[in-house]
Amino acid sequence: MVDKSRSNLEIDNLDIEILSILMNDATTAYTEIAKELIVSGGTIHVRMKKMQDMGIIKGSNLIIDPQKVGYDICAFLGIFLEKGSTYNEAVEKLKEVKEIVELHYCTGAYSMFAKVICRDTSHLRLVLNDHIQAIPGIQRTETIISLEESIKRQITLK
Amino acid sequence: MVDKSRSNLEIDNLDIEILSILMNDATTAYTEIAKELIVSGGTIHVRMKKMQDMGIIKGSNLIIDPQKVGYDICAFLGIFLEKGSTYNEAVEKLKEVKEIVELHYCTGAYSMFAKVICRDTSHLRLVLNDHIQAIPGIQRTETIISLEESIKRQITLK
DNA sequence: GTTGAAAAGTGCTGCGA
DNA sequence: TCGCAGCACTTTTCAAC
Repeated sequence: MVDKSRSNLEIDNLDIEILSILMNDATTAYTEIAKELIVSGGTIHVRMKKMQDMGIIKGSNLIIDPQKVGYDICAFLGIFLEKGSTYNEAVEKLKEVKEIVELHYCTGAYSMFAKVICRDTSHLRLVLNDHIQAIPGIQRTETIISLEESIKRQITLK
Repeated sequence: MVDKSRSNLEIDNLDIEILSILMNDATTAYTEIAKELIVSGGTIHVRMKKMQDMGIIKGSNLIIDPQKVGYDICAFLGIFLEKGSTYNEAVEKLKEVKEIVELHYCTGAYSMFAKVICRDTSHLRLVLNDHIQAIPGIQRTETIISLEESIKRQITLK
């Protein structure tokens, strides 16, 4: 063993196996995972608790089909901030726009980059005009509409 | 009652409440949801089964912190396809690139738009040069690197 | 750190209203 | 269609290895 202290700070192959299973289906029973990986249910429990305490696991969520609940439009917004305007202020205002599901501060042409989910085109127009472009410091936005989501998955750990 | 037949085809406020709770934490016990919404546990079960059968619920997943498992770089790629090259062929090849977690066919300057998660900058360079730009039909790509993910959440249903 | 079993809690299935 | 109660299963804990 090169460094004994690593055991509590880093994750091993068993942890990776557990995460890989649960990342695809968070409802998989611990007993089932235990059977598959040939360890006891208690071990899965201990490992999960460790990873939760470490902050590796941030929670779980139900995946729903947005189109089936009336959200047909997925769009990306390139946001240009005015010179001198503060990023933090704009972020706080953007957090209040519920249609924004992701926001990134980024390199390249755009100051910020957002992913938005809307009911239809008129809902998108409302969000853009009334909610986003009304925020002080936001100069203009560029809209990229997704016509089809071909891939939607998690990272592969192993 | 306006239209009795809707009950099996559409979702009501109770369904929305259930989804809202589980979208934030997929491991919430049915009994706990039942207590909160003041209905029986069996009702939650029936509603969940209905929504699963309808395809509204596509599954669940564990949310992990990519940075804590060694994935430090999140980037967006604008992909330009060559004239006449088929979209479907490129998608099939891109599906094999495990670092791509989202792929959209979209309007605007780019033909396609991808979100990639990599370990570090050299990993990103490898993915770009060896895996993505090597795919026939892909002309060039533009990379936007996320320096900070300020918002990451699900859509609000209610 | 892991195991196996016991205790507590949850999910599922009929029956009744 | 909904709610209640019983059974099976799962989670969680703990002593022992």
